[in-house]
Amino acid sequence: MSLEKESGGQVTIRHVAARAGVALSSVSRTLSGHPDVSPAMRAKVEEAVQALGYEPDFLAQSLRSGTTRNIGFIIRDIANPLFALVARACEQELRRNGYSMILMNSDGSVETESKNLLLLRRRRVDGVIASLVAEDSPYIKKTILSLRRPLVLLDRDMKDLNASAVITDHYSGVYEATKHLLAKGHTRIAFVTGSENVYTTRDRLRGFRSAFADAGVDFPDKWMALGGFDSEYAQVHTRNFLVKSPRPSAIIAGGIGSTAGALRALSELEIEIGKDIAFIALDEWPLFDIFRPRISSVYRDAQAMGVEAAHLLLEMLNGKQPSESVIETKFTARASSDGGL
Amino acid sequence: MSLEKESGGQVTIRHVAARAGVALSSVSRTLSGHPDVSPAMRAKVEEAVQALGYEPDFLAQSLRSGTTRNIGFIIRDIANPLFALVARACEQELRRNGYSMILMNSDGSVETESKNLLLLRRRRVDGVIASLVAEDSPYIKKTILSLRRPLVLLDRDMKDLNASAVITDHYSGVYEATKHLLAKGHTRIAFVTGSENVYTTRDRLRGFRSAFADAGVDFPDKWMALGGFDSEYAQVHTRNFLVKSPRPSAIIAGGIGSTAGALRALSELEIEIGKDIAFIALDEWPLFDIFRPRISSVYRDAQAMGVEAAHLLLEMLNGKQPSESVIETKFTARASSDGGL
DNA sequence: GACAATTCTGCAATCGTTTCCATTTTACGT
DNA sequence: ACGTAAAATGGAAACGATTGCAGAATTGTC
Repeated sequence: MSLEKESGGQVTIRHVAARAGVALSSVSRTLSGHPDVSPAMRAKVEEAVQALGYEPDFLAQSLRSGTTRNIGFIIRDIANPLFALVARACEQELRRNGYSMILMNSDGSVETESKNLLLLRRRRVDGVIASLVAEDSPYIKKTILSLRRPLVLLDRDMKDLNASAVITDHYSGVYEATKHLLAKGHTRIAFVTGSENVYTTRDRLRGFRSAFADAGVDFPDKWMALGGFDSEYAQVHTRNFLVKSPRPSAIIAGGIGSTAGALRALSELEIEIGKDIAFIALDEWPLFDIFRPRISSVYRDAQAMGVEAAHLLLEMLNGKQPSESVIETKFTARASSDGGL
Repeated sequence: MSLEKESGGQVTIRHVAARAGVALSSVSRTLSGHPDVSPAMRAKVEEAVQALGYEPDFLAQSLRSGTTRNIGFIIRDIANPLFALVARACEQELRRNGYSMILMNSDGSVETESKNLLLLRRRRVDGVIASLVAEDSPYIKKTILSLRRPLVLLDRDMKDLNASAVITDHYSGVYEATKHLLAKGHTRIAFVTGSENVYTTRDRLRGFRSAFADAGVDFPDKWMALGGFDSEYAQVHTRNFLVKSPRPSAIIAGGIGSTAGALRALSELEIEIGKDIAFIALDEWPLFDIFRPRISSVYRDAQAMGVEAAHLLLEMLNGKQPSESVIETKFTARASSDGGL
């Protein structure tokens, strides 16, 4: 009776024990399915639990067990539709397995990202899933090494990290896309995307280069803009390419943000896609299926990425060794790049 | 020395105390800025903290203090770009104030939503921000009442909850949009959106009705489809409206999902927006600015919603009473609805 | 130099669990 | 009926921090 008033409303295992007239430890054992519990004990405890509406406190359990069943999820920007799809699938999958997701945006900043990682460590998350801003920051690398928790990287390739990774086969998709453009007679192909300090860009670029090499066409160094995944960067640089002469006859935009920026620049200059210029997007926007003209794309299944990331993490949490999972890409030619030169 | 090995790698306040040769409590006081700490003590402790790389454990602090600095964020679907913008802004704002965000999708299910809320309670979050699936579920209402934590609702109107809310003034925007269509001579206006068990729909509908009443035009009951915010629902019902005769001369799609579905149906039937039919979207998709034809819309600032939600919650956490914050809407006529009948 | 006031320090309890260990009770074979 | 093993229970020590309280060290004052 007095117990119930004391502890500020929280019903604890003490109250249950008091009400059932048994020891704390017996309640705990009953609830956690310990074999040595008599039916009588079980009945008493269950009655008390019901009556008091007791629910174990996750916090206390975490402190005691050393495991929080919390997973940190760090991405550049949840408003990026691709990341949002990954996050959704990932959260659902983790939830099904009894884990919750702590979401953090790194806002494109290595410093924020690092702070986030440190905070997650202090919060004792059981694992982390992250799409890092950059692979080449020694600062981040140091932070990650100090994490000492299972880590799954999204589309990143870093050595000596003992991390799992969901890796996209950008190479194939971009190779096909580029080959397609070259076959149509394009040689002045602009490529607007983020910087080479992430695997994503490097693998795409590899596909791009290969296609040029295989076709025996000179690589268009001057039409590379590899500075940032944000749409502003893409918009500015696409515009720059377009106002000079000669201008590219085709554009490949790498990533959600870059595609938005490039499309804005084209729209702004009233250059008609599929007619005045060919356009291919790497990664699809949700409404691409109703855009007119239809935009050629290199597609990858973001949901699958999320599910895979969750699985890889769950496996590591079960003691398995880190591993990699590869996501396919698929190039689809549509009206935006279908016309010849 | 031996201490450092014991506790499984974790550096605790014990290690710091041992290394500095002082009591646990002194370390704690030093770190939490208690006034009664001598410079000598401070120096010793700081040295030890540096040397061992000690960081206080959030979990233990939470258990002791009763506050986790964790906020639960529940929405239907993070892949909805509007929610994603809200979530991003909200997370950033919470992070700036020392809180982390636990993200949960309710997948459009009252049951999942309820489970999520209960889990958040067990996780002892300090507060919750939620866009509920439905306002009329007694089940959810009961769950919420049992939460006993500050709550901010996103665009929901529920009584007796003692919750703050970020409320959108849909009425004005939709009223203007409808007036605009009526002025162009449209009377057969279809309205495709989610169900009336959320404030969002009700307030939009109120604007819609008002505009008809003020214009003295009969309300088009037969072209109302108020069944779901998902794109599939909107696609099916938009299609149904369009294949019958007479068909609506204008469509208003309420929400991100509904807009996608309606646009898909139109695209499918090759009905040209702005020419064959007028179209207005409530809420904007990120790429709307480059869609052709330009789509008329009722816009609201999703980022502001996120920031406001965070602020309202932080205020409640500081002991203030629940309050409401209103977000404006703005109707902009564009090519999709500009032509006359 | 003695005593009071002030500043520091450390012990121990606490937050809500789980689990080891010791003790009691039960069951069973002979 | 007795001994022993197994099952059931309770007590207490963790997990890693904070904090009230009491006592120790320092300082000041006359």
